[in-house]
Amino acid sequence: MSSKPRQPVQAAATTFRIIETLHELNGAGVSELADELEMPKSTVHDHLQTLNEAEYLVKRNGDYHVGARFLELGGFARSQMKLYQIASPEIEKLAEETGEHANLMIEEHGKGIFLNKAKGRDAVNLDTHIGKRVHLHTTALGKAILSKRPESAVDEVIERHGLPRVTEKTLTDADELKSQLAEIRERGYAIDDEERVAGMRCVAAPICDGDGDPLGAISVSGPTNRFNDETFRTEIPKTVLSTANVIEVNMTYS
Amino acid sequence: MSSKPRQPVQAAATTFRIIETLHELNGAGVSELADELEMPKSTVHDHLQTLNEAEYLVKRNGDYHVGARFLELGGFARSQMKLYQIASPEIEKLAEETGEHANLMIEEHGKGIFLNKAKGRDAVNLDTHIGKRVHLHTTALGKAILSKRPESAVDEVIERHGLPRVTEKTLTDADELKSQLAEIRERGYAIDDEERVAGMRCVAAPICDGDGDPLGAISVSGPTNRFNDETFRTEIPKTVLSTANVIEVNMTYS
DNA sequence: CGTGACGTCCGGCGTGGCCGGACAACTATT
DNA sequence: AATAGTTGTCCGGCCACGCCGGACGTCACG
Repeated sequence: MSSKPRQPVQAAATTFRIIETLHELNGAGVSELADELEMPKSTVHDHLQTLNEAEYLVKRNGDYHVGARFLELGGFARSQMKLYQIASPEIEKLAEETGEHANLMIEEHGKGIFLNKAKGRDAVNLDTHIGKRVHLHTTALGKAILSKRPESAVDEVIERHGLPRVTEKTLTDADELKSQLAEIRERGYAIDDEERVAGMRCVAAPICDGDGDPLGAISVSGPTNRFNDETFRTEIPKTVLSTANVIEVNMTYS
Repeated sequence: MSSKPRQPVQAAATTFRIIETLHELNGAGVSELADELEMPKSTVHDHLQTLNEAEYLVKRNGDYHVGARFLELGGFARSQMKLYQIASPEIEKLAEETGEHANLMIEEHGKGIFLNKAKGRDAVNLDTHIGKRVHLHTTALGKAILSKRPESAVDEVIERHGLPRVTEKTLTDADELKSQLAEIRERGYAIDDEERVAGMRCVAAPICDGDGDPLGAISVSGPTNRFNDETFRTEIPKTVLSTANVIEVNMTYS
């Protein structure tokens, strides 16, 4: 069992629930929100008014919308901003060279978050928008990050989020995951063979700081038919690894 | 006098104060925050714990940091996202053509917010990061937006935020501002002659929807010595206006 | 081993978060 | 027009909970 969820300031939690659903609904009125959240109109209204006063929301022709204030907060911790800035141009190059999607992911609270992505000329459309949160075990990126963390941390993640199946090929066994992580540690890169999205393969490599702790991971992903065994097992990994290396060097010396 | 600030949910306001200072300090511990905010440690801790539990914050080696969750919320209302997506490539082109800075701004709560910027090869470094909030009357971008709003809206903005001086040349008189806005309406573009940053000039044009209401504005800005009268008064305006026109067309027909 | 700073957590006081309900403004339908 | 059903807003009051002082454990110093 997970430890009891200590939330001493429930009002804050409520506020964020409202903001989240407001974001999901892409703007809404008081009643619509109250209905969706199963809360009294007046309570929702109280929160909305406070947020509007604080300029975190915008009221436009009757509906409330999430404001641009969050953009500013989105430019979050500069340490991660640094990874973002250094990695982004490299991701672009990677996408250009391979013609496929290239991604940058970090870990937070045991989940993977897409920090950036670049589309190559042949890239298919995917559901990976910036900020998207996924389970670590379902992606090569996540496995690359996990491979650089101690076993205790891996156990923690499993206990907290489980290993839910999202496609037929998703890893759902803890031991199987751990043995894959050992492999990844050995060869330096991780792969994902239709484990999060059917028909998509992915190759990822971790980015570490000087202590060997993972800062994030980068990847290239594409449709199975273009990622045949040859490119999938040798060519792409080589490119990804070399790019990861460039980023690591730039991170430590600047 | 501005109307009384109705904030029915003070706890939410407190939470956001904490997040903001956390962001400014680029991560901090409980004591440091409590000191900065002049609040009891325990109160700050309560909020931090709640936010951490909700995964809006990250605790990394002792310090709390603003989490990437805000990135997701930063991809806010799709209508503005649309402007962002359509305008961004045009901004890039603008920066490339002119070699200077090109910017995209929207208005919220009577203030201007930089949605995006592009740096040309000769661009000097500026303080305009994405999400940055400025007074509308201090920038060509802001004046371009104001020029498309009714006088009552302009009065509201003035009443709410005043016309504070930020450089020697800042506009601080309401009538002067309004006569400039009339000029802008006539010729279609706005200028800023060291009114926000000494040594910097700027040319901006509004982006409007089908009803003529302003969605935002774009601009090109550069150092005074490169923006001499010739380029400043004719060349740059022409380029900016034509780009603004392209964006407007793409916004209405897609 | 002491000293100070840290993060965490408990317990209680009293304020304010929360909610039911009233009300005005607006639209649509008859 | 008048009515009926929306909507957003705003009171008033009760009792939960936000807030705070203080205690406690931990860690890094010298």
